[in-house]
Amino acid sequence: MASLTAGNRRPVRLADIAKAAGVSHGTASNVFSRPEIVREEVRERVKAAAEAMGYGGPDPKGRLLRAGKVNAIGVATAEPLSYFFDDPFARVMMASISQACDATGAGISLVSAANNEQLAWNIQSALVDGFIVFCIEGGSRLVELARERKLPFVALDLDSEDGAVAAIGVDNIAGASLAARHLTDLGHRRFAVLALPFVDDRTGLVSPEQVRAATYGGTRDRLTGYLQELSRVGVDTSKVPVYETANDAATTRTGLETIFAAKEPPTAILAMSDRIALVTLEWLSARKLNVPNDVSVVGFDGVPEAAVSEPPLTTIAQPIAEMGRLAVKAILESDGKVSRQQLPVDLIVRASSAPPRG
Amino acid sequence: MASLTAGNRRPVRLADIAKAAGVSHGTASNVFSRPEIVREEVRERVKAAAEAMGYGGPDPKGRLLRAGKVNAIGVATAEPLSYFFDDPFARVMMASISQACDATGAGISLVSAANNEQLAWNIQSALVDGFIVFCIEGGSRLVELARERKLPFVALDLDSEDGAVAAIGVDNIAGASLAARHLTDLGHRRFAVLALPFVDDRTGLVSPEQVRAATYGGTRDRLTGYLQELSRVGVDTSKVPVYETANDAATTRTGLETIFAAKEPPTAILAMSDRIALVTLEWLSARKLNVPNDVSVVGFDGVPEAAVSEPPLTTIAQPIAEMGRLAVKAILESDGKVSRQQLPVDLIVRASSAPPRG
DNA sequence: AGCAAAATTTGAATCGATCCAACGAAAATG
DNA sequence: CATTTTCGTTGGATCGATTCAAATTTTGCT
Repeated sequence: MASLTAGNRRPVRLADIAKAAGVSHGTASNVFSRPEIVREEVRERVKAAAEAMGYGGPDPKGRLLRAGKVNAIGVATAEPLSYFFDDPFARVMMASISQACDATGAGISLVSAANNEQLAWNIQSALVDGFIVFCIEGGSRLVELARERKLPFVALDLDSEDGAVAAIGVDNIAGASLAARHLTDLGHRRFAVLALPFVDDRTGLVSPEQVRAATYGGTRDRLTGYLQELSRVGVDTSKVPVYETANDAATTRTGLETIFAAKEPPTAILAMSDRIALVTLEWLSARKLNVPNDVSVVGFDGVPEAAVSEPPLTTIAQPIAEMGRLAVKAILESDGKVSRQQLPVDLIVRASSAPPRG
Repeated sequence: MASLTAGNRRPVRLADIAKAAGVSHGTASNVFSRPEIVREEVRERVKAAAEAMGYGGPDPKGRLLRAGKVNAIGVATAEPLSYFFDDPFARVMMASISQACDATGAGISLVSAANNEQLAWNIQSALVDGFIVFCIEGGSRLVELARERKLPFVALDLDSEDGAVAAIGVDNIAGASLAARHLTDLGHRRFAVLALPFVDDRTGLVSPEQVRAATYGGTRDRLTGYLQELSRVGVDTSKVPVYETANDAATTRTGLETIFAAKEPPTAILAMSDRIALVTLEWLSARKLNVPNDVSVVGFDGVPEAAVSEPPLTTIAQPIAEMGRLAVKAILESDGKVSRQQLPVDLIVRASSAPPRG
């Protein structure tokens, strides 16, 4: 009881217990992986030896090399690891990825890193059968890294033009258009856009040229969808402020300050993510601006929090569960060919949007 | 451009490109792991060969065996994988574990499984340097499984008497006592307890004998803390209903139905988790019972949601971030000795508790 | 040129298992 | 009793890399 065998190291291998039990390593291996084919008497002897020597079962490290398959999929992002548990969209997506993995018995490895170098190393050394890549900031670099591993991988939400990478995303143009249409139908004509990043590490009002040079096609597409619809009803889109946030609370608030500093503040805000929209609701409420009477807000994503916010958020719902399922399927049943799928989105009307005053 | 090499399989190994480049595999290995020690001309030649043959870099599977360390920690639970992203407590804990891992560059593998057999296999074959075990339902079995791997591991929130397992938890008795004390100080004398599971797969009112036979010591300790304080002020604890939930919405609601069916319903509810407490707030509000005027509610855990509920929840905050950090540290710096740490908790008074009516 | 020191490269050994063809012994069959 | 089957066991080959002592080539110096 006082001194257990598990002192500090565990140099006890299968071969050791085979020797101790007086059998070949082949037989010892069988005792663990196919017990039914070894004679009971031998089996018990080997197991006893294993027990006595403090053997923890065949080391997966060894088994892995032979087996080839890890039976785990890697989920990668260029954000810190805690992004998976903090960000509402990521959480819902992860929950649906989890379900798909549970169903097939696959495990999940979280791969990420703050700095570039570490990220590269982590991706290169991840023990996985494939990657699902979250394309937020730094998405392109991440995709490049993942691609270099030559493992199956899909990018989530990537609207790159690069046809050589498999991707699962939504129809951003149609979705954004739907959001804008909802507001124009209500009668709004004064808008502001709170955008996701167009490129890395920049925030602030963006110009059309900057939009054209966007790294993130998804962001650009959403903007295209918004502006398409706005110009359809005659809004001068060159006057619509487009503020690029980092999809976090701080930059969103700065954006709102900027937008509402104008002489003619908008009556409707198009937010490219629910996260941005929810921060906006808070900010407006703190400013004593009533939503939806003073300002209407429409989000994008359809995270659960949007249903219980104050007021509940009108938003464009992505089929997150479906996307997760498809992504896992794409990895596990990878046939080597890249496929790009675009899923439809839904407008969910809640209480954060109404006709403008007057 | 049309036909890339990466057809379907990747039988291209380091040895292949070594041969192609006309160097030994030792040198080829160096090109990737210690490029600075190989002559530039050779380095370029090998890299070119790798590129030409579609080599994705040294396979971690091979490297792993030699290196010994995986550089990842496994987080295990007997719940489905999505538990990590759904449960508020788990999420906060995971966020703090993530941060600790990020800081040290370690990865995270999520290990879980719905059924028993699959769980055992997943734990046995997890490629990790150690486990952090979430002890909710099925905790004891899980701990047993993890222990068999003979890897460093810590149990979170486990109050087993088994001194041979490392555990990080809070002082449940003191915390519960604090919660009850807060309510008795306010003048409450009629209580009900909504408990976490005492054993697996059972819900309903529990008797003292059932409490004594609890599998989950943590649940029992919290109850002990509650009752200690209640009897101190003269409450007949044998009359206090203790309803065992499964820590989910459905069983909590059933518990509430049961509790409020009594002729003298409680004026204060002691909930053993914030999740239970939050569901309780909703249920009471749907029943038109005002919190805190008609009923006071005190939770346990201190998840972020508790701060923004309606009304904000009075609760016992666990130092979740600290626990996560300690758990990761225990795994990564494991010295083979098991340590059991008990952290202090804090009472956070918010708007869900007030003196009883009259 | 000659020789020691420094810089590179080599190839065998190792990490910890699984797989499988071949083999020996026991059981079934003629 | 000889011959086939069946069953269990053996040990070498393999998975894909890294490591390191020894061998080889280069460089530096007189």
